Amino acid sequence: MAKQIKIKDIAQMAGVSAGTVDRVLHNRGNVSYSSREAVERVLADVDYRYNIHTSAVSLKKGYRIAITTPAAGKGEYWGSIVEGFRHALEEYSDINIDCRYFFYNQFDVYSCRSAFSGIAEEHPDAVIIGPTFISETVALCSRLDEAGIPYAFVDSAIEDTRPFASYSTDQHACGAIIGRLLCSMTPSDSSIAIFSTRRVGNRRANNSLERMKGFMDYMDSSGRTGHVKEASFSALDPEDNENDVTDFLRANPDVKGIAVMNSRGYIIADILKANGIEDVKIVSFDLTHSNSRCLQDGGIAALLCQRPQLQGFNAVKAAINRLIYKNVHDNPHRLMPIDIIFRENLPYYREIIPD
Amino acid sequence: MAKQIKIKDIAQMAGVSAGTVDRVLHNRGNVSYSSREAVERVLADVDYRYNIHTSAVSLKKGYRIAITTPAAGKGEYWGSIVEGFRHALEEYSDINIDCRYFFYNQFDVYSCRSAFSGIAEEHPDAVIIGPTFISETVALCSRLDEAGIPYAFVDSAIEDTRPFASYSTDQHACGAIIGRLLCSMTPSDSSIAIFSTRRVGNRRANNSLERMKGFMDYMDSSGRTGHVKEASFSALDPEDNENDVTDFLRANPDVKGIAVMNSRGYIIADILKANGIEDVKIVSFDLTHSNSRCLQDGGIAALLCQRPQLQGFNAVKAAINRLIYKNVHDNPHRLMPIDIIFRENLPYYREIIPD
DNA sequence: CTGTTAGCGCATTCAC
DNA sequence: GTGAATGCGCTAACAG
Repeated sequence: MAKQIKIKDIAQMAGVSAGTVDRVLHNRGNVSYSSREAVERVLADVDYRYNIHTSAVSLKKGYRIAITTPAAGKGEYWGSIVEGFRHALEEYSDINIDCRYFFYNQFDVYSCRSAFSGIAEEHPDAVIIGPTFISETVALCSRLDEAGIPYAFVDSAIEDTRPFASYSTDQHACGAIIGRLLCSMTPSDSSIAIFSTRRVGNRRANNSLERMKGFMDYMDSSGRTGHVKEASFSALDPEDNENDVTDFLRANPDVKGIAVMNSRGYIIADILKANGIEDVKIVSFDLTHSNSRCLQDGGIAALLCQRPQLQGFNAVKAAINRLIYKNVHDNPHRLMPIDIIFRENLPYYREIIPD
Repeated sequence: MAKQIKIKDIAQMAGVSAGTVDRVLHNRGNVSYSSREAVERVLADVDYRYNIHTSAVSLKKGYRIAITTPAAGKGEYWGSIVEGFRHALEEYSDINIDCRYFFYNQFDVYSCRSAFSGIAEEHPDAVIIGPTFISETVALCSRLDEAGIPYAFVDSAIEDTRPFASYSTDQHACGAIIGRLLCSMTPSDSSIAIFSTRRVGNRRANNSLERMKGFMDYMDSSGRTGHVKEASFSALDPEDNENDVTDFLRANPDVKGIAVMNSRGYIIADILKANGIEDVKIVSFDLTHSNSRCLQDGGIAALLCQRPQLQGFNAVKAAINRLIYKNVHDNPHRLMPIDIIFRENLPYYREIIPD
């Protein structure tokens, strides 16, 4: 175990004072070319890691980070992401970071706009974005770029932006897995239906499209191309759905599997249950409370999850690394594992973040 | 944001000095009953958390922790656990912990004994154990108990011991999932074979038994009880296996699914491949390099994983929490999520620990 | 531009 | 038993 090298050591080696070393380490400016050179030469030789703890201790200034995501309750998808944020902030509560949330209504572009404009006014040190509306997000990001404020994404990364980190999922792979699961759970001469929600939300549609593409590709590759049917339902008017769904299944009795390409699988499951339909397998997304309940009682056969808590946790952690330790990654994009959850492994997916 | 309360504040509130507060916080003794009372009364009111960083900074003494697991290469199961250890030690490298490894040969009880006796001599502050041989482990633990040295388990917890933490998996649930997967992947009138290794290793056998029980329970509950066959192969003599396996399948042509109840699925997959058998689905355990390769090329249909890296990471983290922050959990046992991996989500299970 | 110095909150040590 | 003093490595503010 080599002794940890300290700022003072570097100062001595470079023939300057500790203050100067600190200045070059943090790019604070006010350093002559020759001093900076000298320090950097030493830095290149020894591998110095500064001590997180002493650094945090003496750090006066706190960091301010802004977080914006769709508003959601505890058991919902976005709620889990927020849980991850909170968990990370707790874990790093000794670092003085003050965090402000800007929640918006994911069905209302105006609420999104007003949340986003609030952020710019705050002049935070970093921003974490859970995006829904593409053009609004792109606009926000370009304002942040101008202001030199770094930002990260959770759930999905938006194109034409330059985040310092992003945590998302390969939606194409998700679709393929949904296909694999449903194919294996249904007779090979039966059909599988894709259910998507009718509502707008330009980005979600995007995610959903990728999922559908992955699904179709899988179906093609396994020779069940002709056995796919499409249907849609409304996420907002549960009453309407019931007839839509039952009518559809009556009209298509060969459908034995349903792929719900978003987190609303429980809606379909509840309808099937209410109508005594038991031989149709449902696969859906996200471990929400409602979906969890349906997985328990067999209404849903399997769920795909994208580690929302871990996404939130990692985003905050990345922000801290970025702000305090100036860490910069070459490729900021991280794809989360895709967890497949059946009734049997459900109990063990409660807390994904270590404690 | 309420201002963080400090030791000094508590001291003032309790009418004692900071030194005294520190003494009661750390149970160092040498505190009069009245002082202790006063401090504890204050402590009960305010919720004090001490500052990890300042604490770490002023901590003189380093901690020594000993780790003992079966020796393994990088792509193997135990290798992944060790990766988790290393990762945690790196993450907490600012805390002065010196870690010694005591690897043993999991097939050789003598090597295990000698490793274990080495540990006792070291007088470490904490021990992390990856157990294989039950009675040796129990003996080690009772020696540690006597010496007042806390210990944790990874992979599985051994009965009649009192670890401060353990990270393992519900093997019964694993077995059930294997059952579910194989049932859905094979025709309902076909049979499924359980392959287990012939070698001894008293603990593994235990794990394996639980898995088999879970598997059987699932088969019973889904009405395929009569369609289970058992077979065994050797983990040590690959040559022998080939005939064993092909003979078995020839004798049991109705077998269309194989459950390999340990991480040696790749051995069977390679045999099937070499013999041109393609309609038999294999499900096995652990994301080792070999299994990963077979999952890629379709030789293995699915793998069950138990987050080995996270187990290792969490064990070290728990040890640190225990040593530095004196955290004590009422129930130290944690069951890891059971990940189900197909070819499609394989690429995203490379790094499970956040970075 | 640069060196020096005063804390940061806690653990430890040493007088009392 | 207890309070006060010292130092951990680093940041920030100040004096040159």
